[in-house]
Amino acid sequence: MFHQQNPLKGQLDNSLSTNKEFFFCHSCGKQYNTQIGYRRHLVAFHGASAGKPCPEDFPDLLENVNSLSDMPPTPEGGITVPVRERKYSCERCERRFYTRKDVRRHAVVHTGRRDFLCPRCTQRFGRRDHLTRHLKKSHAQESGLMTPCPPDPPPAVKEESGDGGAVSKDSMEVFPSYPLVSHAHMQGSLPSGMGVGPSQVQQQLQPPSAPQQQSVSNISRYQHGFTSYPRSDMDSFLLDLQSAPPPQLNAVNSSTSTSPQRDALVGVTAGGDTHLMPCSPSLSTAELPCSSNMELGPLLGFLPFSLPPYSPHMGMGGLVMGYPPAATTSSSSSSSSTSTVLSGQAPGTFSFFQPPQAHVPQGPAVHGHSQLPQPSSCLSHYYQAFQQ
DNA sequence: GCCTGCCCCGATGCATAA
DNA sequence: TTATGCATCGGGGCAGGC
Repeated sequence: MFHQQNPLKGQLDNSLSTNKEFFFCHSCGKQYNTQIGYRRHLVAFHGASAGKPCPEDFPDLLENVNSLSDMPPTPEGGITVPVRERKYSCERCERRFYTRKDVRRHAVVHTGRRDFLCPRCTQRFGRRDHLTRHLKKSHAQESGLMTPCPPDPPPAVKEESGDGGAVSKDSMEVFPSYPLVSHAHMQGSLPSGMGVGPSQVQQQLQPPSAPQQQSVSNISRYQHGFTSYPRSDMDSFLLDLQSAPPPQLNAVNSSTSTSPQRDALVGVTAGGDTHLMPCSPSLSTAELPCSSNMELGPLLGFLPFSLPPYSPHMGMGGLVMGYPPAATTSSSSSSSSTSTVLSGQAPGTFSFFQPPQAHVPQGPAVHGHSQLPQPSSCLSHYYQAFQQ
C-alpha cells in the first residue's frame, strides 16, 4: 500500500525483472508476490478498506493517501493537497486536469476509441503507452524471438512489415513491423472505454488472430494465464476452426459472407484449402513462414468481427479512412490478400468518407451498440491521432 | 510552451489454483 | 468458494525534443 511506498518502489521496479520480491504482511505473516495481492489481503483481512491497511506498520498511510487524493483541495476538509490548479477541464464530464495532455488522453474514456492495436494479439488500447507497456510485458519474448531465428526453440512468426506507422519508437524497436494501420478504425469503438474491460472486448472479438500470429510456444502462453484470451474461449474457437469446413471459399464467393473480416482472413489462405488457422498450434514451426514471405496484414484486417464500429460521433470527428462497404466486399472476395489493401497497394479500396454513412454491414449485431455507426474500416491510428 | 513518450501508481476485472 | 496472480485502465508526473 501506500505505506510501502519507498520499499515498494524498488519492488515494483523489480517486478518486471527476474528478481522476485515479496510483500510481507507483518500482521499475519503472509507473503505475496505482488503488491496487488498484498493490498487485497490487507483489505480483506486487516480492514484496509477503511484506509488503514496495517496501521501499526504504516502510520503515514493516510497522509500519503491525502497527498495522492484526487479530490480538489478542500480547505476545511483537512486534505492537504498541493496548491496546484487543474486548469484544464473535460468538456464531457467536467473533470479537470493539470495539463491539456491529460485532457486529451482522458478523452479516450469518452470516445471509447482504442486506436492502438497490438500487432501480436487482438488487444487494443486507448493509449500509446499502454500499448507499449503491453508489448513489453506480454510480448517481450516474442520480440526477442524476432532476432535471427534460433534453431531451438522454434522461431516466432514475425510480423509482416506493414506500411503503418509505428506506435512508438520503443514499439518499433521491439516490433519493427507494426501493422497498426487500418484496423484501428474498427476498434475504435468499443462501446465505451468505461466499463469495457479486456475480457469484454474479447467476448466481442473472435479470439483467433492472436494465436495465428503466435509461435507455438507463445500460444501456450496465451492459453494459460493470459487474460486477453480466456482459455475457454480460445479452446472453443480452435475447436471451431478445426471442425469448420475448411476455407470459407463459399463465403468468399458469395456475398452472403457474414464478415468481411472473415473473408479477409480467407484471403490469407487464398487459393488453398488451408484452414483458417495457418498458424494454429498444430502448425509446426517449421511451417511457419518467415516474415519476409508471409503476409500477416490480413490477419489483422478481420479482427473486430462483431465489434461496434468506430463512431466518429464518439470520436473526435474528422476524416475517417476506411473501406466503403462495397470495396470491403470486393477486396475481401478477391484472391489477393487484404494485405495489399492494407498496404495501400490496391488503389480504390480506400476511401475517405466523413463520417461513415449508415450502411451497416449487418453482421451479428452487437447488443447495446445499435446506436453506433457501422464499421468504418481501416482507420489508421495516425489519422485518429491527428484528429485529436 | 507544447507535444510526446515513458514511467509510476492505484483501481479493477478476470482466470486460476488451492 | 476464496485467495491470489496477472493484465488493463486511467490519472499524474517527468524528461526530452520542437
